[in-house]
Amino acid sequence: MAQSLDLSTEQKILEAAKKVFICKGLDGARLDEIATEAGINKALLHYYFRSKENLFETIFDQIVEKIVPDFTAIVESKKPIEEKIELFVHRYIDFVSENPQIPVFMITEVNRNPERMKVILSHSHNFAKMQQFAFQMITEMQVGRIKSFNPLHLILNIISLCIFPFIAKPVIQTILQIKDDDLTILLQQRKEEVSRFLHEALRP
Amino acid sequence: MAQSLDLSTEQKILEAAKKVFICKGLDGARLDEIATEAGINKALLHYYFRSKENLFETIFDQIVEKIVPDFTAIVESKKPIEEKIELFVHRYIDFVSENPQIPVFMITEVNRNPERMKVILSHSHNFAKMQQFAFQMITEMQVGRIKSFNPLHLILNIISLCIFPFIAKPVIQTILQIKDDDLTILLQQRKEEVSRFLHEALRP
DNA sequence: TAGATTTTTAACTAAAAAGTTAAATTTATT
DNA sequence: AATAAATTTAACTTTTTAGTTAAAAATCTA
Repeated sequence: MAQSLDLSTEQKILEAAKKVFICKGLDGARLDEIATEAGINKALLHYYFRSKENLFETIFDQIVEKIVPDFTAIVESKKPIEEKIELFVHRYIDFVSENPQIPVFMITEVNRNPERMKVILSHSHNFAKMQQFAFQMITEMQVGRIKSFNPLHLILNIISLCIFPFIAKPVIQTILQIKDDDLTILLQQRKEEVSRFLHEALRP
Repeated sequence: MAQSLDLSTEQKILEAAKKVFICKGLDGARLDEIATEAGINKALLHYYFRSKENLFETIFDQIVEKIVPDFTAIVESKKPIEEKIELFVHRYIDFVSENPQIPVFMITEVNRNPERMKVILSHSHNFAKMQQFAFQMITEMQVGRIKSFNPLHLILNIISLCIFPFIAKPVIQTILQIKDDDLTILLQQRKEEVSRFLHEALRP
């Protein structure tokens, strides 16, 4: 009967926990709030997951899965590096648009407890892809198709341009004094803006 | 006798509180830890600041002062925009190098309670400077001295490139599998890398 | 329907932390 | 020395929260 554990309840708990943990962080989250959010009670929460830490780690690992993007499709295509970068920028900004709280969550929790990052090491598959990505950069730099840069810094630049404005959203919103919808539009524009910016920087 | 309040004790408390709050966040910080860190006890802490929230706000406002950079010297010089950008990049990366935990702290706390950002609005002086900065950008774009970009996005890009890699430090460290000192060197290199990158992107 | 599983109810405990206080002690001031 | 201010000590209360439990009720399953 182990298999027929009602997954929909476990799923409800996980969804609720994800929502609350992402919003309040590990320290700020309350088990009662998670239970209420899931439409159940604390006793049942204890019945499924033994502890807060246990529940958190389950959530955290799930989120890591999502934030390390799947490079495969992009890297394995035969496109020139500039097109791949543009594709990556579009995909990644789409991802953070749809999951705007995830980057802040990751940064906060990893900073508070860097040990958690060890999970990410199991994703060696993606790091291999990233290296392929870097190799192609170097090759095209040598051939003169794009400007020469340290590929490590180039990758940092690309990711910085994609993610940071979403992380700093409340700060930007206050400084620019604009409303939520307008900021969303501004951030959406970044798919084109960042693509063009990178294109200009890389032109030989 | 109100004036002769021993400021050095108040200062010790503020220093300790800054350290603990930056490291643990508002939720994670413990008053006992702050007291111990300051070399005093909780009762004295209560004698100087009435509550945790009170102490936190004092610290938070102090930190906001630091993170909004003083544009005056840079903006008011008669240099071309590219030199000003380079100057800004160097100064800002130096700042985050010396205060590596501040960006994460700000982002975490502002995200958890966006109301806090209202303090920043008192810094209208710097926003005026930023607008001057943007105007000069536009002027030089029109004259064709630098490539045309939406100045809002250009400013976002500059700040993203400066700050993000410092924010994502533990993630980068894990992924690249390098030790602390080497990462510090890598991040220091960014003063030159980011400057050059922006220079290439802006060349007409 | 009988038995197993899931879920609720309604407590409870234990621990941690913030906030408070009064009295004693030390230190500075005059 | 006398007074005022700063600081410590050592307790205390209150609040919050995680974790636990037992028994009843509801639901599912064979």
